Amino acid sequence: MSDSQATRAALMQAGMERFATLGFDGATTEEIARHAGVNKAMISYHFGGKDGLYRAILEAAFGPVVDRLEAVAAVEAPPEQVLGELLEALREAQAERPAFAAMLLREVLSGGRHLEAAVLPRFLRIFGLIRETIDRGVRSGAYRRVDPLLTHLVIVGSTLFFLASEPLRQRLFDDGHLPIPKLPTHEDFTRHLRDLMAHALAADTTAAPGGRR
Amino acid sequence: MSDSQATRAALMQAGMERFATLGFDGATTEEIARHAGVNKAMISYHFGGKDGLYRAILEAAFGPVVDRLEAVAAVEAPPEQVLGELLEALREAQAERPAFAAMLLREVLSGGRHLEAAVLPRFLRIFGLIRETIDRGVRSGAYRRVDPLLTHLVIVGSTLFFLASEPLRQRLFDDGHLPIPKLPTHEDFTRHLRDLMAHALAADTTAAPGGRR
DNA sequence: GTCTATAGGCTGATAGAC
DNA sequence: GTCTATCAGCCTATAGAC
Repeated sequence: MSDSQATRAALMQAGMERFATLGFDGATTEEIARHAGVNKAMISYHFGGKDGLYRAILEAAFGPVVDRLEAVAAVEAPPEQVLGELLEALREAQAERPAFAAMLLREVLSGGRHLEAAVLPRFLRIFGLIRETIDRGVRSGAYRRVDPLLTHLVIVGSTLFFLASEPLRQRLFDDGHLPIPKLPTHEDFTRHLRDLMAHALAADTTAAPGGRR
Repeated sequence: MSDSQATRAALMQAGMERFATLGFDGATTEEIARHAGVNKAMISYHFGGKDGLYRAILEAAFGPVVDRLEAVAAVEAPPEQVLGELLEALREAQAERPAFAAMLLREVLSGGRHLEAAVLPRFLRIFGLIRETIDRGVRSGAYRRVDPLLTHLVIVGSTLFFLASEPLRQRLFDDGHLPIPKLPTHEDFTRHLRDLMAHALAADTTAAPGGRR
């Protein structure tokens, strides 16, 4: 790797961590450069400024994840299995980039202000693919008749929340505020969510109140 | 109401909206004052500065909600009913203050940096009360044996995500990115989540894989 | 209590040397 | 490509008039 690429990579990695923790406005270029071990003028040189760095990070973080999810969803398989693999892909994305979920959540919170119209559709695939998988399961009869939009919001919302709340959970755990012997891992959560959803979505014969559509 | 109290109230309301949308660092005192229709020097006069305003808003927003949740949880009733009423209280909190969920989520994302040690335990009750209700349901046999911590994270995490993602959902809906005739309301979501959880937690006779503790 | 004017600090960006 | 030095703009806070 050339020095130039190493500089770019260091800035993106440091920027991702700072942006996730402090938000776009809270993170400073000086701090990002210091964490990256390079001069802060390099941000303008390589990315055209703080905004450019942020956008480059978003693209690098979300692009590969969307590709992977897209590939998983394209496989012909039962919806339960596809859904499980989609969640697994999200878990892997977080394992590779610990700032993934926090940045995604911050973008959602800000109403997608940093996302250009050209990037938005691609960004939305992360949510859309999960929604479509639920929808497929409902239409095929594998799941009971639930609202796919609301159901996918529960799945993806709780997953992002779990992943992004890890720093706080760690702090609470260290301070003894949590009455548990050890913190749950990402894998624990994903397994638990799959278990809950298997029960929640199981097509049953009893007449349930049902969704609203 | 005196003029002084009116000024304080206007600043807190405007500040809550701006802090929720832009975050603490993204919102400026000038902008908050302008939205409130008062002079920005009033922020220092009434709250001792931007930080003081933020803390006052957090206290005013979360305090009453915690009290209400505490009262709901204190009632002797079946866990399913208590859980439903807790979710209902969260929905009402959001209806009264549209910035509630976003501010709470931003605090979680930042690892609780703005929360002093004295405020933290109270803040945590929002999560703790839901966790304890699940726990009670599991121990009484009303729910099947699931991990209360992981389960409550699904419930409270997806609820906060739904509430806080409404601005983005509205934007997507307006731009035609969502394939639905109308946006789901908070009530739609809460009803849906209760339905999902009723199925997910129902004590059943079949031998399920079960949780991990 | 409220407003105007301004001070002071910090931040992002860049010119220019190497 | 990288670094140093510096600048201009913005933001918070506040002194002082009313």
